[in-house]
Amino acid sequence: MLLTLTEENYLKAIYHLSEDGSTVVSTNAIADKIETKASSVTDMLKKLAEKNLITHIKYKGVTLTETGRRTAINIVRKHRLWEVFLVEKLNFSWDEVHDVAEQLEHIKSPKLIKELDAFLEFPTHDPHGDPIPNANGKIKQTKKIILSNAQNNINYACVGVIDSSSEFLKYLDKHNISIGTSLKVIDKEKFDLSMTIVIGDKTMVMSQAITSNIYVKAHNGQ
Amino acid sequence: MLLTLTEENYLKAIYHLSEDGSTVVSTNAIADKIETKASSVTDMLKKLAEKNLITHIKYKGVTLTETGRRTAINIVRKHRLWEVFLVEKLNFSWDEVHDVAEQLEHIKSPKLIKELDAFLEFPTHDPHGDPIPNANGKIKQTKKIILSNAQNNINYACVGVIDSSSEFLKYLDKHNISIGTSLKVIDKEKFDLSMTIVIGDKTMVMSQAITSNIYVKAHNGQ
DNA sequence: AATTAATTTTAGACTAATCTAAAAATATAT
DNA sequence: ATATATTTTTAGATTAGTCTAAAATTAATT
Repeated sequence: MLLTLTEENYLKAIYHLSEDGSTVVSTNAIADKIETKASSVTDMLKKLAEKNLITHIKYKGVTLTETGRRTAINIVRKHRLWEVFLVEKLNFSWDEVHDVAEQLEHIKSPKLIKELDAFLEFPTHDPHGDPIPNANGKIKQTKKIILSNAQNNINYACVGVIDSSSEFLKYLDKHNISIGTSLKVIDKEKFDLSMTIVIGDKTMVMSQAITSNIYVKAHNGQ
Repeated sequence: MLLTLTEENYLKAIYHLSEDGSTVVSTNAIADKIETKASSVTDMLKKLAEKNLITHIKYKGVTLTETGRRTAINIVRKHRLWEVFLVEKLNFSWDEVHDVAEQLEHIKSPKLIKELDAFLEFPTHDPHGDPIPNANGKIKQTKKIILSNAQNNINYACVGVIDSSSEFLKYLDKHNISIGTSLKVIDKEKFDLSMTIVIGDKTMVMSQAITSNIYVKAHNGQ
């Protein structure tokens, strides 16, 4: 089925708001995400329900159908593959990629994505540490945890922070830690709960004050 | 100035119909190219003239303004860079690239194109042998000539054929010659006008019956 | 439970891009 | 040079997506 750019953006928004694709999403939540008015959303929901991409119960909310979810995941897949391309091949930094990937995700060509995936050597995660759905729409969902609860010897990607004070962000910047940074815990000190962490080719020790303010996600790839 | 996808396509069509950007283009010619109706074209011409991208004299035709020409050339630049990317990095064949490049050319990100250009090592020609305008809109216009009139020791790209019988196309296919193929004449026999030609790492002799049916364009790059 | 507040939907209008059919201008042919 | 044909423009309608304002429904509060 051929969808317009706008329809694709609605599906993606609904998907992200429910993540698993089954939770009920409200009209206002979509309006906020898309940055449009609730009345516009209602109109579009009619169209998407008509095409069997969503189930819409008046005044109650929306869920994706199986087709809708598949379609949304495919857009997410394309978005994340393009992000990898931009960062790994075209020297974009992780905070510059989003707007461009937002455009590129709507390009229609199955061959393009198949070949891009191969060209990038089948990446499993995007530069922000989010998993890339495979060609069949399967997605390894790993939920974010706090670094202080992380296990030893597993690869994690930094996906966010709790404390967003400029002092803390400066600390992260100083040690070259940003969204997407890969890290591995190799030891946790029982006495003060400080952790020994490997980032790239560097090893450092972080106090519990630090590790309890960083969100990470497990990831296998790279 | 931010243009819609449709406006960009009209500018590109007008550019291609005039090539140098100065020849007057008719409403019907544009309608044919865009595959739309003449009345739709007239409407759009008003919009583009309003924005100072074209000069439109009623019932007389259209030319690009300097701004319009610059804009059109930038789209052509993006189109051709993407074509190189698709062929060189993603294993597309020259006849598969057009539809995808047609979509990719509208992605808006100056950094993307700057970095893509560098990633591809500043190509000068696309896979069809057409020149890629540089970042300032300068374009090396080389007009196509018949291979039999080509000079020795200059790089050419095959850009078309005169005889399009299936026998002739089979001959080209057999010898791996297609649109975009690079070749160089190293000798021309005075007696029968046959030419010795280098294609990739192979050297072959072509009779005048062949060389007088192939269009080529000089190109420096690659 | 009744009133108030918030959310969602409907109704009607707007813009961009397109179309058909008819009118206006230009080009061609006798 | 006048009639005919072709090209181009105008007028009015249509679709996708959006908006504001008002009505309908659901949720929250006293």
